[in-house]
Amino acid sequence: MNLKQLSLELGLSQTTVSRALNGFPEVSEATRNRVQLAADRHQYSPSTRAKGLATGKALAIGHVIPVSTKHETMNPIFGDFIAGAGETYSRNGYEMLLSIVDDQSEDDVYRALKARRSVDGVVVHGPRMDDPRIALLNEIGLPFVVHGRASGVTVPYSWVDVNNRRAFNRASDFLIDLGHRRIGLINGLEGMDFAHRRRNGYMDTLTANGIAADPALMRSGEMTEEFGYTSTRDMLALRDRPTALMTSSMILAMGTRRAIEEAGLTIGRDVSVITHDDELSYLRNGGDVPIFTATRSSVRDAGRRLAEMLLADIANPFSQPQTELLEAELMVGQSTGPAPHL
Amino acid sequence: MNLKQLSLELGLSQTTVSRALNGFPEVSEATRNRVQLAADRHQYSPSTRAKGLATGKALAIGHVIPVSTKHETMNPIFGDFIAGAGETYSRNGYEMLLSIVDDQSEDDVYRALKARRSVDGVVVHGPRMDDPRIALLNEIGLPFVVHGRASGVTVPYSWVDVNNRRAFNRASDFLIDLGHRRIGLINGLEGMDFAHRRRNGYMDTLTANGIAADPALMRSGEMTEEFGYTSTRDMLALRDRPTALMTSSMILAMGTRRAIEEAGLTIGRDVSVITHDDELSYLRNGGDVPIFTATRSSVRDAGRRLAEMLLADIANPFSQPQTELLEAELMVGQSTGPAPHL
DNA sequence: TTCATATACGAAATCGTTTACGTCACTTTG
DNA sequence: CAAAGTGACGTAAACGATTTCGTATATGAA
Repeated sequence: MNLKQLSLELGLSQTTVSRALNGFPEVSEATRNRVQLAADRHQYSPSTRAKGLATGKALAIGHVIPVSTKHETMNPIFGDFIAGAGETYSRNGYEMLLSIVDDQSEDDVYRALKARRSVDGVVVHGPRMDDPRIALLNEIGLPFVVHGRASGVTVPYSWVDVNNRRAFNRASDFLIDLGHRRIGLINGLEGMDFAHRRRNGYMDTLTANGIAADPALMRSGEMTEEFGYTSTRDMLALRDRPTALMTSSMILAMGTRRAIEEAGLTIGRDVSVITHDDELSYLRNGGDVPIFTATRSSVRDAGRRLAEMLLADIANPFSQPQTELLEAELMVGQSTGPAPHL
Repeated sequence: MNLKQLSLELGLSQTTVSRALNGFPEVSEATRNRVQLAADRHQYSPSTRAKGLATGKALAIGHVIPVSTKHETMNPIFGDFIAGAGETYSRNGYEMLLSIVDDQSEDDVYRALKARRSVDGVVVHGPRMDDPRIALLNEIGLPFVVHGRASGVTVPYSWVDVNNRRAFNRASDFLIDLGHRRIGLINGLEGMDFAHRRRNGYMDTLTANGIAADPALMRSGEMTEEFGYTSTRDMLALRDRPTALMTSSMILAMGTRRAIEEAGLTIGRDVSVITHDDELSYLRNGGDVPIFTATRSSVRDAGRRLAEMLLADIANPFSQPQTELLEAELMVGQSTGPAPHL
């Protein structure tokens, strides 16, 4: 059923039917009801393509997900993030377009999205330091919001981020208060902005407490269970092994736990662990007392907030860039305890 | 840059330019080159919306992701699955449309996708037994392929599935050969088709070996780490505790490992574990010797295959439903060993 | 009565493509 | 040499909405 057929059946013009359905004032309540009823009965909804063509808007938001060509690793937070964003989109009549792309050809994808006019805006995932995509998107004039920030980029842009530095500040502080001096960091890939900020938070706090950062206790890589495992295993094999570890994700923490237990040590007693927890739905750090002590911030909420921000940006093209910094809460769980005397 | 402007600049009609770019024969090679060059120079690509309107195709595939309203759980395999599918789509000039939807209103989403003509076909995720969506999609005439199958549905339809029954047959057999008689099953939600098939595979093999299935050793629920943990913990607390466990996902297996270790037992010695492994990129069951003995099948491959199948279906509307059954390989790892003498 | 003003509706242009028909100048063929 | 192709390109009508102007009728004021 399309507009023409519907208007023919109602004995009205397409104009009137369109106006009735879109809530324009110049149509009587009587006919509006009549039209609405007929539309419902025939399950009419306007063709997205035609509507988009006529209005010049795509009514869609693009998400460009980079997948590292080397490891083909898909960021596990992604599912929950778009679950949050998706809610907001459908509530506002927008669709979500997904592009999975290896990080080589990412530029082309943004250009293509713009050229084909298939989206009204995009979400930038996994920003790196000095990320070139921000300049690119500004240049081609495609509205966007970044999930995270890009240190080194000086032009203003919209973003939603967790206060990573503060989170890792507090986590380090917490461990130091418990008496730990040898604290390891298992972090995301060097070059990812969040990893950089977390490291800064960690190192600053160490320095502020008179602890020299030891390169042997700092690892960064793809955030897989295996990387958590090998990193922890190697650190525990050191002569002067860490008594505490901080990891950048629950998945890493799983690997950390495996290595700790394999070494015959007990988590929370021999080795304390604090992880960042994105509150992934299938990895709840659950129960009354969380398993892991964690800096917690819901990535699904972030998705929701970011989507709202982007839609607002699009609705009002002359707005200033918006930003939102989400604070992570420190949840004390079973994985931390006073530093052991080695 | 649009077609009109481009043709104006070239001194040609829109028709000729369009034909040149779409590879029609009735245009000379000389002009075709000239057009192509100009198009590249201006980074022209046709508007998806206009193209879709003119051709009657959407050039997009919809993925409707159900999120259970109760637990808001996002299936973790989803990211890797669409990574596989996405490759195929972009290689064929298709876009991927995502709808996150609570399982209440899923019907409406399919109807809306059809009514608004925003996609040429859809992928059905997470089929349940007697899944009503298959009948619905047939009724409204939207091409689709199911990721998995729906027992109880008698009409033919296209699907790509892992041979779940066979996989769990073999896994059970393997454990029984090792001398295990008390074998637990920690499975996905009752009602999910894959869970049903896996349970059948498990039970049949037990029965065939003269082992009575014990309800106390069979659990099903959302496949979270926590569910794996609590299920294992409870089973290990039984007087007659299992010596082996089978889990339906790596995430569940993580929880299982936690419970086993918390109980002071050793995995692979006191309790054997076999899990199904979807080869998620961030959860590689890695190394030379896999950590977990596992029935392995790449969900990313499944995504690729399914996307190809769907595109083929769409290209040839009168084709018979296609099906593909992927076999899982049994990888022997460190988590299994001979049954202990209790 | 007459003119201005709402009120409720319609005709037709528009968005950017594709594509069914023409058209026109050259071969080719019988 | 006329008829029939063929090669290369153009005109204009779709596709399914929105939206800019109109227009006819009813209402109120002068």
